[in-house]
Amino acid sequence: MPESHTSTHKKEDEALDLGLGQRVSVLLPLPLEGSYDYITLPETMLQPGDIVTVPLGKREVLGVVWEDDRLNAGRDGPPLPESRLKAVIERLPVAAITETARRFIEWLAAYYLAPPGNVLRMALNTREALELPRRIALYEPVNNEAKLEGLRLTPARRRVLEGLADGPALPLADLAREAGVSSSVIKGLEAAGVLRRVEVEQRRRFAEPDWQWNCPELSCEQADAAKALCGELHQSRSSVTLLDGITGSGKTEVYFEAIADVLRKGGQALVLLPEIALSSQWLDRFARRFGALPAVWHSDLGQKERRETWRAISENRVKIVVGARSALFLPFQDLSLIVVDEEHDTSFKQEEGVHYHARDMAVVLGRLGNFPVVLASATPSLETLVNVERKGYQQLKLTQRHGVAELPEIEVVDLRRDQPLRHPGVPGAAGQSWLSTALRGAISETLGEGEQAMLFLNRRGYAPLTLCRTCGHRLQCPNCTAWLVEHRLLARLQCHHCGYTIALPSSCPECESQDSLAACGPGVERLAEEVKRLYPGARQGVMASDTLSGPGAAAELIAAVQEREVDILIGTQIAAKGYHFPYLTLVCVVDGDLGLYGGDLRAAERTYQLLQQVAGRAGRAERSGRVMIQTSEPEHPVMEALVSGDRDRFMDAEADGRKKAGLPPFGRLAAVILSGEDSVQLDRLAAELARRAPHAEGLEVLGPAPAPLSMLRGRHRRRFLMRADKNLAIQSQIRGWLGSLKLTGSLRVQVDIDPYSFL
DNA sequence: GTACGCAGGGAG
DNA sequence: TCCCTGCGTACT
Repeated sequence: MPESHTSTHKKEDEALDLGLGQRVSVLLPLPLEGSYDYITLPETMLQPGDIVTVPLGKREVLGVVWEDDRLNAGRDGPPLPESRLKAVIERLPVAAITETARRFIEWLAAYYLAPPGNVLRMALNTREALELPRRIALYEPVNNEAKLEGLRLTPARRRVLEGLADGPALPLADLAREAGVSSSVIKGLEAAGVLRRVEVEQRRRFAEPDWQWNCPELSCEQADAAKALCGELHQSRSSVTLLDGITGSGKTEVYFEAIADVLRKGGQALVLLPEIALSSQWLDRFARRFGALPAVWHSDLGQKERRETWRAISENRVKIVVGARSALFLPFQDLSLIVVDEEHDTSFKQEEGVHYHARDMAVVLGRLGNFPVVLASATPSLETLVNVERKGYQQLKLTQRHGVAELPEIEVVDLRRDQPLRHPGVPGAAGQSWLSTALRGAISETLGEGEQAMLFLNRRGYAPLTLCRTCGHRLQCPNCTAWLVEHRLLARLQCHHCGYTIALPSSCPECESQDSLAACGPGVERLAEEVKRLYPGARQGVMASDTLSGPGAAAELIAAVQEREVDILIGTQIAAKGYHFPYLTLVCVVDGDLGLYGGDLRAAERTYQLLQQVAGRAGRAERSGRVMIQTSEPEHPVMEALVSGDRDRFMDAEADGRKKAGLPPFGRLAAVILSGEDSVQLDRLAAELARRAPHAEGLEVLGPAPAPLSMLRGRHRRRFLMRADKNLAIQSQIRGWLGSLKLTGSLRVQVDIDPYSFL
């Protein structure tokens, strides 16, 4: 046994004799590879999961007590002797991080090659929630007949006592306002011994959803699916169920029954939604079913709401949470179900900081916590469909639309034959058109019937490119490899990657010719302009993330469409998501080819999902819908699948293509992105890494290549793309490759396991 | 993440 | 010579 080891033991004994407490591992929310060791305070017993504050250098930081030796695989030396350890400052008065959550953090960190501390930071980023809840003073009556009898009961005093008669205790200001008296009247009553001041913890009461509130009438198909989901819950073991139902088939009502079951049994459930800020319709449905709103969690929640929600969840006072991907890291005590709605949505992939896919991590969390996970979608991802076969996901199909509504008919408009005609008598760019004769006809018809039409174009702003007709100069972002997008409403040019913006110039910045800049291509704003020209009497609404100033504005526009105050809705993909517009009978996809190309392995799948989703907006309630897609390639498999409605055949063909290429989900991908301010240094690093790239059977390393966005936010970028066979541990290859790398200056290396973005 | 020490450069 | 800024490192 090495000498150092024996002496460590001796010290430990001494420490115990002196009552100094024991060594504990603490994981800190910092980008460190392992945990740090501390000494507990005398007579303090700490358990793994306890949230503590500890000294770090001159600072005091948060940390979580961890099991020994679970995180120290990367540590180089032996553990420090007790004499060099600092003492834990205090244990915070909150529930401990559960064992499931601890294993989840480790799992996620190992899979995505992130320091465990960075993952922990996502779970602890609500510092204020960890302190003792604030206390507030309330006033309540004292039951003391003697004191009451001796009291001179003025009208003001009487009003105060009546105000408190059978209600709850109230804060000073509220009580004074309610009784219409000044605060000194209340103080006087307190001095007289008739009122008492009590201090209580300020806790927001969260409404309690009631599983029996409004039980829906389910179709046979829905009832069967709901029963199957509840069956999974009763097993209390992990499972994954794909709830695969066409648009309008009532998937939400089905998984609501699983939530009802969780409520009945007293557990907690989480629903993950993409674009949570815009889901007011979802919340309405939830409230109608359960008589109360769930707790909501997303990144732009206010301080106070964050604190109260986090704390209520950790105390198991909140049962149902609906949230964006970050809700996976909330301190659930008794999580027994996760539903991932719109599971195919790529916004579940976090692309900043720790990269992770919330749908995949929901499945992992379910496995670690032994509870079922439900993935719901009308257009499931290929990953999930393949997992039905390969990993035994249960598949529940809903094939009938709820009520009487028929599925809309989807047709394709061949832009090679029906090119949009210029507006007669309008010269130059203003006369350009984006709507074919077929579309114009259908829109007129729909408006004539008094119904609504939606024009879908997945492009914000007025025009995606501005160029000079004199010298050919294209207006580009100085920080990114990207065109500046014109936003005519704001009279500005804007970069959609870094937020750079300038006023729309009147002359070309290159050759200085006046009035020579021309807008190229359409965005929703430009489309709105054409709609105004073609249908001057129609009321239009534009729905894009930047035309809506916030969730409130979105809800307002949605309400206006529902109330038939809008005839033509022009929208980007946020208009495609799950909204229910009963009078919308025509959906026009202005550019069906947008998104089909550009080196993304999921381009076809994604376009199919998006267009199918948009199509689902047409014709609900009693009206049948019509969907028209403008495309230059009607024979493309995506278009054929949309027209024929044969999703399975399309996905099978997609699967075939990916299988042949060894791409996900049949192989693994990882992107390694190098970035830096100095392109020479960056290329040197790229060359160095290329030389040291790992070689293995079933592994390919492509690159380095300039990233498609070869400059982003002022930083140059180079990419490697690794492809590996399914059974190869790509993580350990990357660790071996980049593990010993020392970076200097502004150089950064970012690893993206299972990338969804290839920019 | 953040506090601190060290190196380099400009003003006094 | 002093001080400010910027980067690199250590933090148990």
